[in-house]
Amino acid sequence: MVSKYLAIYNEIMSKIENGRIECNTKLPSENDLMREYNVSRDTIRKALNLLEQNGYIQKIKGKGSFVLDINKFDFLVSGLTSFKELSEKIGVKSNTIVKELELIRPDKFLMNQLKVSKDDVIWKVVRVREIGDKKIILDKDFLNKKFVPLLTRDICENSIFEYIENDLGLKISFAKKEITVQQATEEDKNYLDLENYNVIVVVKNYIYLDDMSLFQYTESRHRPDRFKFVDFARRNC
Amino acid sequence: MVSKYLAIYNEIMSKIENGRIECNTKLPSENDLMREYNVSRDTIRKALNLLEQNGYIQKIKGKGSFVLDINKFDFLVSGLTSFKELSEKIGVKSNTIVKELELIRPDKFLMNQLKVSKDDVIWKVVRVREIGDKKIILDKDFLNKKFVPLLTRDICENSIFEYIENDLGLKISFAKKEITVQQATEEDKNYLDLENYNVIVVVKNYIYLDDMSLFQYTESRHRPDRFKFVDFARRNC
DNA sequence: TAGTGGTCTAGACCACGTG
DNA sequence: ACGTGGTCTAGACCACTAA
Repeated sequence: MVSKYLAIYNEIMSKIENGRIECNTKLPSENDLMREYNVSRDTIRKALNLLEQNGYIQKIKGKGSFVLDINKFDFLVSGLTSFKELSEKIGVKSNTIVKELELIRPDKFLMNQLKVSKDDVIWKVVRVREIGDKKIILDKDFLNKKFVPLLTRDICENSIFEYIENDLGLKISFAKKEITVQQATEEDKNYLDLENYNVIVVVKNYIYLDDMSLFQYTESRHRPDRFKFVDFARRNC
Repeated sequence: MVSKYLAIYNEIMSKIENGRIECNTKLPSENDLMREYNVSRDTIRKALNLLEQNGYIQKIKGKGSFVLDINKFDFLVSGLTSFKELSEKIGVKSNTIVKELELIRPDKFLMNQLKVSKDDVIWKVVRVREIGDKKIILDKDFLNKKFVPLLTRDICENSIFEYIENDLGLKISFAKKEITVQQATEEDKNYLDLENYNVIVVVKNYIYLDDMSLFQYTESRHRPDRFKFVDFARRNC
């Protein structure tokens, strides 16, 4: 069961994304929307607040809610979108090659990153992402077997994310992301079409479940010229 | 006048930051907090939602609200924090050198970025940021004179941000940030201590006011080994 | 003055987790 | 059975914008 305010959020959001509500126009007032959807004002406000947080609209006191045009062409790499969701959204031909898929014991680095002990068993997945025939991204995922008992080549070629959320029913709630630039390693050079670049953009992802348990650590290594991170931020309070 | 929920948010937030509320402990329940602060449940919930959005707590249905330890040591470069706020927060000795400060007419690139016409007048500010005696960051700011009539060397050495918010009373509401990696230019090499790096991390910032007008475009060019971007993201809905 | 969004309240019912 | 957070309602007052 989807809540009312989420349903309203999704409806307005897709109208904005499809252009059925034009940019820089004014949304109906909260009172109008109340009547339109037959809900209370609070429910409308929850939906509008979500739209505002995610950069779709800007509310101005005394005036109304206005549609922004920021999300239009820039795909936001921010948030928790997966590679599959992303490449589908921007409609670019892409391909995933699974290089490694195995169960390992964590070394010191991993014990620290994943906060596990040496007796835990960890899935290690190494994948190369091809975008337009070039090997651009090297993804290294580490998942605690406690949460994900089984992983197959098929799942990894499709989307680990989808498998976890849909099939396993685990709820991902938040992530911490860290972006740095490092010297390219031999592994990077072997697996990717790095051309003459000797540095690589490293995106570290720490992914947490609903119950606050850290269950996945991911390192995404991007060829620098093909990397772009877009973020939408609101000034706090 | 600060709203009640913001006051409560700030109080709990600073308790968490100071460690007066320990990590991984449970906050009082919403009902307890209602009584503690003598407000309605909705007001408490607004405060807690803000804390959750900003990564301070995680709410779990049926259990309670738990304090996260993510913000502890990582300074978040995400959001809209300015260089001055940031360097004060992490307590590193830093210095700003103003290289250029002048009024210009926009060229094609700027007209596009700032969405202004060729008759507008634009402040151009170029600053070098020293961190621990090394020139690490090159900041190029472009501000529409329509919004900021006067800029001085003093203001630029201190914080343009503070001046705009405190002295001019303009309200910054949101920003779009874009991170890419580019070849270092001659200007980068001249102004910065780049050592042997020939690439540079470029952070483009589009800053908007309360009324949705784009009033500042900023390019922050970082030496790659000293760049780190940390982001906290919640899975949408 | 009328309309807008921002805040706050009091009360209701639900779904989830624990004992 | 109980306490927790999640949703929804109806009504109130305020501050801001516009005509």
